[in-house]
Amino acid sequence: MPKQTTDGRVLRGEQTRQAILRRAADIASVEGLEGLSIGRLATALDVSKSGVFAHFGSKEELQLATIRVAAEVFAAHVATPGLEHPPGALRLWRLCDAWLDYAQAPVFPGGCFFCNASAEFDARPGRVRDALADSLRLWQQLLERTAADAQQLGELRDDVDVPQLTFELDAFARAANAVCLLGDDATAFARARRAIRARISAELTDPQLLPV
Amino acid sequence: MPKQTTDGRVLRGEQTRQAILRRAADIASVEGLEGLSIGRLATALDVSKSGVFAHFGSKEELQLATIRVAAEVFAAHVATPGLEHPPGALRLWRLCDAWLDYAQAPVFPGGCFFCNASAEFDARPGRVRDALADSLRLWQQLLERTAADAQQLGELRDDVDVPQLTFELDAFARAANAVCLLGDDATAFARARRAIRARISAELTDPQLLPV
DNA sequence: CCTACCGATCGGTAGG
DNA sequence: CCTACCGATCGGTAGG
Repeated sequence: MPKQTTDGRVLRGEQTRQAILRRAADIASVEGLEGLSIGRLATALDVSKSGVFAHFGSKEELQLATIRVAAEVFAAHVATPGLEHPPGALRLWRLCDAWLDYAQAPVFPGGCFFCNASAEFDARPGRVRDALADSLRLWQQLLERTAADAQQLGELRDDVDVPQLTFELDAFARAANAVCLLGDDATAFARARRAIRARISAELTDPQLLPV
Repeated sequence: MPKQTTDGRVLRGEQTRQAILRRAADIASVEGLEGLSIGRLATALDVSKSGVFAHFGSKEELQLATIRVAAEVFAAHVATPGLEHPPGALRLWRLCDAWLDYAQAPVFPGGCFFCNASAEFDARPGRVRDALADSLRLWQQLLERTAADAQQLGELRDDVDVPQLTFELDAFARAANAVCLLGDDATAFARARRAIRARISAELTDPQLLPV
């Protein structure tokens, strides 16, 4: 824990670090977490290579720190807005809808950061893969918890298989990101929204619970 | 068009080339098409770097040739077995099921080659991205044509939105590949199979058309 | 945070 | 197909 300085050097260092990582996440969403090189990142930020390197100590630490910042961006754009709604089926829909907004914007220039990095590292054991697997688990748990709450409130049928339902909702969202990016098909997000609404609606105890 | 030689040099050259590319596709499914380096590929095949390089002339040509071979492998494992069944709803199911078998095997050690390469290049303009976009289009057209045939035969309801249906089936398959690889969750393929069966079944004019 | 540097590896070439 | 080599860039280090 560094002592408080009067000239704000610690604070400035932290701001620089955050600026580096936000840019790193943008680059990685397009070029991949491995394609993200320290030299190119330094050039993009107009600082020296060692000026970037000194903040992290190794490329793997840079990759791990980039994942943490991307997770904060994801939380701010998807999880937090979703959780502003009260528990229930509508919150489940809003959460999925926020994910689609995040990917469609796109918040990261290469589309969903985690879709990209996960495909890159899912067959390469190591700390980067482990961190991405943790992120996936958190997202799945958020979706499942949200659906389970809606079920407990009586808004989703008792016989709904919650992990199966959330697997399917997540699948529609992922596919929209992938098809829109590679297929140059902007209708993919509309298809995903329609599919998610229909899938949730089919399990509602009261068909009026989702707004038009 | 090279003249026929008596010592089989042309034939042997072609076999070597195919062996290089099959290995290249395996490596790329794990390390990515950019992470696939000519030097590492040569070491893995126990030949010199220029021995590999001479077959392709540039890394981009190697990447494009690797995509073509991966497409042949995909066709042999998914499209061809699927098309052995007569047109109809059962063929649509068999095609999706063959895709899941291909990803689950896995035929490529890093899971579906195209899921991996597409995520890597979908935000990077160029010939590699174009080739992958063509592959996606072919797969979508195969799925849509198969579903449209089933509809024309009266096995799927007249009011089915075919591109919407096939978007959803494809989404389940992609998600199974991704979740199984990163989440270490073998149930993902079972979930995808259940989702695909249910989605097709919901649109059948005769509920008996899919076997148990 | 900088300059200057390290060995390793990259894609690609020359010449045979 | 090989050896030998090119300039560029990689991750990382030394010293300030």
